[in-house]
Amino acid sequence: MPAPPTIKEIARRLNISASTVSRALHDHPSIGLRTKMRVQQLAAELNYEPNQTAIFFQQRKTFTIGVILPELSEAFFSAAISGIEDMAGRHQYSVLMGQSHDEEEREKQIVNTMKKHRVDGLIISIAKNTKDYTHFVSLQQAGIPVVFFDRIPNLADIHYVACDMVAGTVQAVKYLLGKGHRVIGMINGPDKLLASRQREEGYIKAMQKHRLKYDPTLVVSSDLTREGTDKAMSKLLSLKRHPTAIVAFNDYVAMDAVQYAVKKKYKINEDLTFVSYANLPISHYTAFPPVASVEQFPYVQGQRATEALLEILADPTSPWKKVTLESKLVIHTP
Amino acid sequence: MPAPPTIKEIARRLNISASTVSRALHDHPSIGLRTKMRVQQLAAELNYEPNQTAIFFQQRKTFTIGVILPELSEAFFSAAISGIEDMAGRHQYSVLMGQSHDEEEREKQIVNTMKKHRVDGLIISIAKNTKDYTHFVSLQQAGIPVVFFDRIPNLADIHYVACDMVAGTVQAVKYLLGKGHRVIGMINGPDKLLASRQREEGYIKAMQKHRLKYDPTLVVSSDLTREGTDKAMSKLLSLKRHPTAIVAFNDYVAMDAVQYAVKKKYKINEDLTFVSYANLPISHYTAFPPVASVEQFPYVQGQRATEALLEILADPTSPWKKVTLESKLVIHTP
DNA sequence: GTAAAATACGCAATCGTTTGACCTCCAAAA
DNA sequence: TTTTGGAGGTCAAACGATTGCGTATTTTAC
Repeated sequence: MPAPPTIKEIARRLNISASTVSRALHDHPSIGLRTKMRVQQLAAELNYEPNQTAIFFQQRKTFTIGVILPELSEAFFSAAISGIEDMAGRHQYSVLMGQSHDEEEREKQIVNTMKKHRVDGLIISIAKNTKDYTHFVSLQQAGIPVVFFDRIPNLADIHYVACDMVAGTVQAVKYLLGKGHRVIGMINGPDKLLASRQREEGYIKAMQKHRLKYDPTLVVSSDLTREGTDKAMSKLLSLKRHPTAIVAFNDYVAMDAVQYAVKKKYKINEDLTFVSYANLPISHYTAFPPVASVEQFPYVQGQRATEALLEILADPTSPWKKVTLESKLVIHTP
Repeated sequence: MPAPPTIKEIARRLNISASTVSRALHDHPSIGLRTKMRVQQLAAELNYEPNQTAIFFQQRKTFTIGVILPELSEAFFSAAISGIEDMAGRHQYSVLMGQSHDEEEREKQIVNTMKKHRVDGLIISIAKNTKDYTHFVSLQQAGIPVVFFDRIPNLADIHYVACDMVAGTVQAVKYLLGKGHRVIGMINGPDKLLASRQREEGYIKAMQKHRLKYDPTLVVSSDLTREGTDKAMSKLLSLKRHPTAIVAFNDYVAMDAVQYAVKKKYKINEDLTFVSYANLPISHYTAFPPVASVEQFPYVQGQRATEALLEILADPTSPWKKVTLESKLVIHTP
């Protein structure tokens, strides 16, 4: 492990000053052609590579963006990361990763690490348990821009990229109505989630557009565990006007619900039709895949978030970015 | 964005030297208690945070490990990353991410970026298309240790962590033999993959242990596309001694194979039983999940790779780490 | 032939922190 | 009274690259 060659070393060997070497390597106009050549050749010979850590330090810029997500192994987030990394790489930025495991403490710790690393900016999807936002405020004070992503805090002045579930839900319900279903159930997620509220809003909107009255008993909520979903299903199926179609909060819920229905001897796609929200790339391999699902484009969201951040970095005076992608119903041709 | 406070600033305000401040903050014994207190208090007040970029530069160490994987959004790799990030975080290391998309060019480019970033070490799963290993050699020359992971190059002196498929395959075949199957097919992957060769080896081994003769026509290979798998299935099912059980290269192949068999009116789990290798956390939601699958523990592999790398960083003279995890058959209770 | 302008380069400071090598008291030992 | 010596600091260099400014040498213009 011989010490890597530095500009100084090149300067010494060529009997010129370090500044000349630096400028020569940058093709600065004030350096003569001869010298440029000599420098560049020697640099190539020595396999010279600029020490980025020195440059980062000197330029006060790291060309690194931090990404903090709840769980790297979840399909939704890993697709998002992929989008982030691709877009960042395309602009010569690197990506520093952290996962909060949905814990506030860990999230704060990662924010701190990222701050110390002097990342140029951050993309964050906040942890479920995070109630206190002071760590985000501290980032703002430090002048580090943050683009929130998917799970966004309830604050006014922030940049964010998210996916609006309303449109997709409207399409989903309309689709079912078009197929003749008149009693449509919904298994929603926890009420406090924005995502849940949007789903319900979409549901109501679609009903209203079709001049059907909104029956609140048809919208039940699950805590997203298998048991929660089973309970939700039992509630729905025991209604006197019981649904012939169900919109499930996500693919996991849908799969659990399907299994429950099967156990109860319902014929899927005859007695009971399912529509879901896409989390899993392969839900169509399942026994009874939903007939359609609302796609959230995590990869694209990741890209957009990165784009937004890069724009902010390029122009720090840029106004608050509030990017909303529309979810979209994808019909699964069998 | 007021310039963040520095050691110099603290020194100036307290009318002491920067070195004293530095030592005070590090609890150096040669600084008096009074001064230490004053420094630490002011530091807290000003919200002082050491500039890591300066420290990285000065210490020639970044406490960052680079991770290069083919595809961040694949379940196997995203689970691995999760393990890597967890283990790294536990040791105050950060993780710089890159995905090669299985392209040699991109891989080289990322290696270069990582080198410039002066990551302390790397964890790499090489791209499918990579034939030329010079970029890895250059890392070695630069004194940056690399732990290869899962997809390891065919080189002698390297560190690696991988999962041996032999043991799991032996178990899988034995399991099927135990269930009374005597004609067991295998849909393998491309021959050049180590993973394929290990599967075949396991298959043969299990047969030999049961004193059954190895019939090579029962082992066919797929290029892992749907069409490839269909062809493989057709080959297997048209044999005169046709198999009652099939070991599939992975869950995707298994799912395709199952769909093919269903189309051909085979009764899954009666006429034909499947065992697979786990890529997908949720394959048991599918219509006909494999009765068992060989688990590769990507999360654990990620952890192990990180552990290995950290040990190497702590002791650069450490010998070549060659960690092999054993795959293991997991039986799916229906 | 001389002034002005262009060309090609060197000097030195700077970024923030760390660290080995001094320095300066003051008290206790000789 | 002169040493020692420890406690508590200070100084300055170093890490590697960048950059504003100054300057020597050459070229051009008149």
